[in-house]
This record gives sequence, structure tokens and C-alpha cells, in this order.
Amino acid sequence: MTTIKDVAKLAGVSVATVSRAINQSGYVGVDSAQKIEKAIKKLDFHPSEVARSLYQKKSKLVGLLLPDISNPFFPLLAKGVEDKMNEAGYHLILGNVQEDMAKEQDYLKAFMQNNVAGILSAVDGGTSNLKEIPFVLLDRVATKKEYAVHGNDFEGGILAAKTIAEGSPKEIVLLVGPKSIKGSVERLKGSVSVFKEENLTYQLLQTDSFQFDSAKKASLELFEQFPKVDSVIASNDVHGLAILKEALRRGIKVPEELQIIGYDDIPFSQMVYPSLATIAQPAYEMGYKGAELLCRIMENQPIDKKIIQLPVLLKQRETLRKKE
Amino acid sequence: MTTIKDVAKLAGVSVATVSRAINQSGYVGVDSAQKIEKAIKKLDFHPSEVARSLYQKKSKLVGLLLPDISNPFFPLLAKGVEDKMNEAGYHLILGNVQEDMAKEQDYLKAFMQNNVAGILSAVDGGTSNLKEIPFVLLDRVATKKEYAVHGNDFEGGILAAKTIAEGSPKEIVLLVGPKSIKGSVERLKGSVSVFKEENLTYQLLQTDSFQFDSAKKASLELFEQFPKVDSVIASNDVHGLAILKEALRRGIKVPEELQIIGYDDIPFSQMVYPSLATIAQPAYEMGYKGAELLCRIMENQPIDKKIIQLPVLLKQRETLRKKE
DNA sequence: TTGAAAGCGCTAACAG
DNA sequence: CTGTTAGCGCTTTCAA
Repeated sequence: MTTIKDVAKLAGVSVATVSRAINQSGYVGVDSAQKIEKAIKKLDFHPSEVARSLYQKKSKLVGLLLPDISNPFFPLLAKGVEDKMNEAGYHLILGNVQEDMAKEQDYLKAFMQNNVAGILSAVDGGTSNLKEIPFVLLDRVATKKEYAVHGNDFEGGILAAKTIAEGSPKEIVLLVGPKSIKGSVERLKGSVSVFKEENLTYQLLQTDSFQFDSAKKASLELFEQFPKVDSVIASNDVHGLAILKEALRRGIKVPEELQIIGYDDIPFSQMVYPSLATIAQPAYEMGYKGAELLCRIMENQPIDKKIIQLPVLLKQRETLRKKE
Repeated sequence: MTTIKDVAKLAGVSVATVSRAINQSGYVGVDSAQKIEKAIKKLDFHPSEVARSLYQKKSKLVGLLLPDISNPFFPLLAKGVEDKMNEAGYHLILGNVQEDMAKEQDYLKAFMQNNVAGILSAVDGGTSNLKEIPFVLLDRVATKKEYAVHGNDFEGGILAAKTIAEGSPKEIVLLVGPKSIKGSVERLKGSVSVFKEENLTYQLLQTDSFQFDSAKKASLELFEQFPKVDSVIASNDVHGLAILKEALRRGIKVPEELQIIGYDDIPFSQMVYPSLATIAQPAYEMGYKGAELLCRIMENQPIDKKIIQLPVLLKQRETLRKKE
């Protein structure tokens, strides 16, 4: 490993000067600068981030906590985060927290031990003692965190319900995600408000999580418990797709006999036939905006909105009955 | 931030003793140990990984390079890597390299600057000057790397072709992934060997990448260029699903008029109807095994197999015509 | 069994 | 404009 010392020696200057040159801080003579640049090239020198962050008590790393990387919504989110962070010169420590509180704590600890400059989290667990590390919550807004970027879940719930209402539903089933997640509750509220207004009845089916196994399970339960269901609002696209598949398997015609709407708009929702209607959340943008917000916090820039709510969007697709 | 010094002071010993106690290296008196433990608890002390890795010239971080995190194959791989690495006390710096050489180099540099203990990569680019950092290649085996874990692509190609051959194919189209990726070539070879043997004709359709946009494009091209196609071997499941969707959209009966087989076995392949037959690669296991191998290298343990080839497995599903 | 002290590679006063 | 120097928090000889 070549160090700043080697560069200094080769360039015939002191390490301080090299440091100044690298960081463009303080004065550096023109010829010194040239000699240093040459030496750096020659030695293929890259300053140690570790040493730098030891002194600065702040690294160029930020932590990213995800609930479930195998749900395609989150890779998109992660990509948004990654792109913005890379632009700003940061790199990510990834923490995939399978809804496991212990793992979350473990990661948070690791983040601190590595002097991360900030944390982005799409996990709603007990964010406990994060002292003063800049922290931005993504997607799932917990109790009362200061900074967050999330979709307008209430509005999403309304949109989904209104859309379903237009397909002359006789028996609606509403899948509800984990109650511990605030977004689930908001969506439910939104949908229910519509049903109340339109005097529609509905049934609830609680799901354990947003994950695959839960989706499969829910799709079986659905038809068992509600054999006459003709309209489903799924808690996310993974669930929506599972239900779509199960319906087709049973020979139920979609959307004639069963209409389905999902949530998220993951890429696969367009890759099935009939394509899954859904409420789109801008996952990539959410990540990107969250990262932007984090950058502002880290750089002590003025912040106009501490909580950014992104609009959701109805994607009319083939699992929807036409308006009468 | 509380430091080892604070602990030492509170425990009434020297920092050296605290260090020994933490790392269980060297002698520590019983009562010293107790006092230290108490002090650590009381101060909620977590040793700085940054300082440790500065001295050791090795951090508890490992780099993970992925070609495309939005392809569900890779999150699974990543999860395998993450699980094993966490068990071994490591954390991941994630690098999502959208088939972009510059980004890859950038990440590699960042990995070095952070003193990563090792690198796992599913990207086949120019791994250039990695000095002596332990390095394991995943999935896509490049030229002649020393350590790697990958699926048996040749065998996979054979399996796919044999399976298709059993469905009395009249017109076979074989989608070929990027030629720069060795796996694509191997699979092609495997499939072709079967067709030769069985005296079957086939057409090739080259695809640009393994990603979504490419899949959509390929699905359109396929039916345009080969309107009479009745059997498809897709370059991966994303492509397989895209073709399945397009076929259904066109009213083509699957599998009666068109049989399809994919590659990878991503979770969504089971979540469509008809479910997509595929050659399963054990993504999670591949990640896990790769991480295991890396750990062995990092700890200088003896290594029995430098290149681990994982078996692939045929998943008979509903997009396949029955044997006559 | 323990502590003093010398770094790991870099940055930031502070003199010159 | 530049160099000297004192750390950042931790580990590890080397004496005691």
C-alpha cells in the first residue's frame, strides 16, 4: 500500500502539502502541485479512507437498511439511493434486515463502528440510540421520525378503492399488510373512507408480511375464506401477483370474474398477462430523494421539507374491469 | 463517542489491558476483566472499527459487486453472501454496477480505500490491479480467475435443450445472452450439442443484456422474426417471462402452441400462470458458498476446491409440452 | 499480569 | 506557500 508519505518523498515535499493538494484546502505552490500530481500518478496512490475517517470521525460510507431485498420494490429503492450517494462521493453498507429486530440493531451498531456519515432506513424498528447520525426514513414511516421520504399512502388507499369501486364490485376483499407498519394502516384508512362514502361492504384479510411466503399463503386463504370474492385490493404487488396466478389456476376469469389491484408497481407487474393494475410508488425516486435529503442534512444545508411525500399514481392495467 | 480510553479510566486499568480483554488476546486478570466488562456495559462502548482497521490494514468489510440488482437473481445471491458474511462478522459494501466498466473500477478503488478484507464479484469486467485482496468470482466466470463459484452452464444448456426436445419442437429459437459473458457461451454450446445429436434445427436470437428492457425488446423481436416459433429457450427467466407474456397477449396457447423454458429460477417464475419451466441455479447457495470460500481465503485456511461448480436443476413447470 | 509507548495513514493547527 | 507536530482510537511489542 503506498501512502501519502511515499508521495511526499517522491515529490520532495512534506505530507502536509500533499494533503492540502489532495483536498484542495490551503495554499499549494504551482510547481509543488505539479510534482505532487506526477508522484500520485506514478505511484497510483489512493488516499486511505480509513485513516481519513479516523481523524474526521466520519467516513464516506452510509448505511442502508432494507426489510427484504428479494421484494423487487427495494432493489429499485436501493438503486435510487446508490445513484445519488455515488454522485455525492459516498458508498453504501447494505443491511438486509429480514424483519428481524436483532439484525437491525446489529447493523446499526456496525454502522456506528464504521463511522458512517449517515443512515437511510426502510425499516421501521426501534431506531433507538442513534445519537447524532443523520438519519432518513424511507417508505415506511415510523412513529415520529424527523426526516422521511414516503409515498402518500392514504391517497394510495383512496385511489385503489375508487378504482375497484368503478368495476361494480359485489364482494370486495382488502388485504391488509402488517399493522405495525404505518403505511398499511394509512392505506386501509384511505380505502375504507371510500367504501364508506360509496356504501360498499368489504372484507379484510390480514397478511403477516410483504414477502413471498406470505403472498402464497394469502392467495390460498383468500379463495378459501371468500369463494365469492370478485374484487381484491392487494397489500402489494407481490401479493397481487400471487392472487392473480391462483385465480388463473382456478380458472377464474380475470378481470371479468375477479379484478385485482396491487401496490408498488414493481417491474414484474407489467410482465404478466393480464398485466397487474397497481398503485405506483416511485421507488427509485424515493430512494434518490431520500439520499438527497440525507446529503443536505450531512452538509448542514437548509432543509425546506423534512418530510417529503411523493405522489402515488394509478396504473390502469388489464386486471381491472371497465367502468360500466 | 466513548473510546477505549474512557473504559480504561472507568475500570482503573490501562487501554492495553482493555484491548486485550476485548480481543481475548494475552493475559487479563480476573478482576480486571470484571471491572472492564462492567465499564463497557456502563458506557455502552463499541470499539471503533475504523481505528482497528487502520492498524490492522484490514477492515471487517467486504465488497460485493453485482451487475444488476433489479434482476431478482442477484438479490438472492446477495442474501446468501450477506448471511454467511454476517455469521463471520463481516458487513458488505454494495456495488451495483450497471454493466458499466467505469463504475466497476470506481467501486474497486473504493473497496481498496476502505481496506476491505475481501471482494465478491458477479461482474466479469477487468478486475485489473487487485493486488492481494482475496477475490471470489460469482456466477459469471471470467477468463481465468483463481477462485470462483458458478453454476454448471454447459450442463444447464444441455438440460434445457433436452427438455425442449421432448416437446416435439418444430421450430426452436434459442435466445443467447451477451457473448462477453462466459456462461452464455457455455449454455449455447450445451444446447447446440443436444440439437446436433438429435438432428434438430434451431434459430438464434442474440440479446443485449440480461435486463428488463432487453427482455421486452427480445419478446417483440422474437415473434416478428420467427412467427412460427413453437419452442423457446430463453437466456434467463426475465426473458422467459417477457416472452410468456407476449405470447399470451397474442393469444398463443402456452404450452400447446409455444413451449418456453427459462434460466435461473427466480421467485416470480412460480408466480405466473402458466408457471415458467426453468433451469434452476441455486442463487442463494451460490452466494453463501462464495462467501464461505472467501472466508477461507481470508483466514488462510486450506482450500480444497478453488472453483466450485454448483449443479443446475430442471424445474418442470407448466410452460412445457408433455412428452408424446 | 499489566502499562508505557510507538505507530497505522491522514488532517489541521501553528509556526516559519 | 510549506513543514513540523500532535493527534484520531486502537493494537501490539517490550519492559516491568
